[in-house]
Amino acid sequence: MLDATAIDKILSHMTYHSPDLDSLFQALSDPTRRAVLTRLAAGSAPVSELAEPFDMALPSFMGHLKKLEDGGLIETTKAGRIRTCALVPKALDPARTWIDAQREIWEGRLDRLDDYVMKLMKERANGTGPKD
Amino acid sequence: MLDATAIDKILSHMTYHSPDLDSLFQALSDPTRRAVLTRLAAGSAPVSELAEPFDMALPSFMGHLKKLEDGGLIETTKAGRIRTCALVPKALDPARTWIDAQREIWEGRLDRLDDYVMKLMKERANGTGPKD
DNA sequence: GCATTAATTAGGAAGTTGGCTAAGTTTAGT
DNA sequence: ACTAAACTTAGCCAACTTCCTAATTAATGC
Repeated sequence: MLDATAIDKILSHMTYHSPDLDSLFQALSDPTRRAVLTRLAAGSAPVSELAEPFDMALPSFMGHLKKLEDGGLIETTKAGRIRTCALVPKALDPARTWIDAQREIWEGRLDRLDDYVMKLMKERANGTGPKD
Repeated sequence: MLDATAIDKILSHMTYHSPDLDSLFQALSDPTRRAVLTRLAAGSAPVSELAEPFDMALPSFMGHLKKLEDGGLIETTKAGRIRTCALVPKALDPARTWIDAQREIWEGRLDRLDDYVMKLMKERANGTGPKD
């Protein structure tokens, strides 16, 4: 299990060509943007209301909104002169899926390492294995 | 629930000052780095073995390893002239925790929205509520 | 000890990010 | 019609990213 072929498959299918994950994780890598997401959980809001808590010029803030939109995390619509921003509820799913998959692989590996250590310890207790 | 105070608390505790999450998500935002993580699930490996599948000069690749290390995702040790890289199994936990927390908040909000819509529909069916 | 291997250091080009100010544009209010 | 509000565009800057090549250092193998 987890031989070179399996790894290649995983690499090419899961991680290599995933512009989605790129822009998604990228969008999440900034505290201002994470704060905006949390704020939006309380409900959709116009740009200037979202921007208000941040000590930042509006164009700079708009840049963050753009990255959130690029990452698929929010959607915006303009009505009159007001642009309203809303969460895209399922947007975090790919990130979560990737992380969960990694954890499974990692833990699988570590379980086997645990088994190995246990076996070593037993052998040592019995004096049947190598001393080191 | 989820009034301004609650939101502030969430902002300041969960998202605002989290250099960990910054560098963690940052590290995850690149396909080469995600591929390295997946490869490392099959076992620790020296730098040049890790670098081999990638069409990239070694110093460039080392830059990716550095970002992974900065994000706390891998640890490296040098024995002789060989630097061995290994996963840090719990490194993804903060990312997953943050995502799960967001999902709970988001879904909480959406459940309440669902309730609201259901109520509206009932009222409309009964003719007891506003027409729009 | 000398060549080879494995990694590192130094320095640089090209593009992106994250901030700014100043000057539009479009809509809403009176 | 005129003002104010809510973005939007344009342009600039410093810092960081992501790649490179070339030169250097530090083991190892013969």
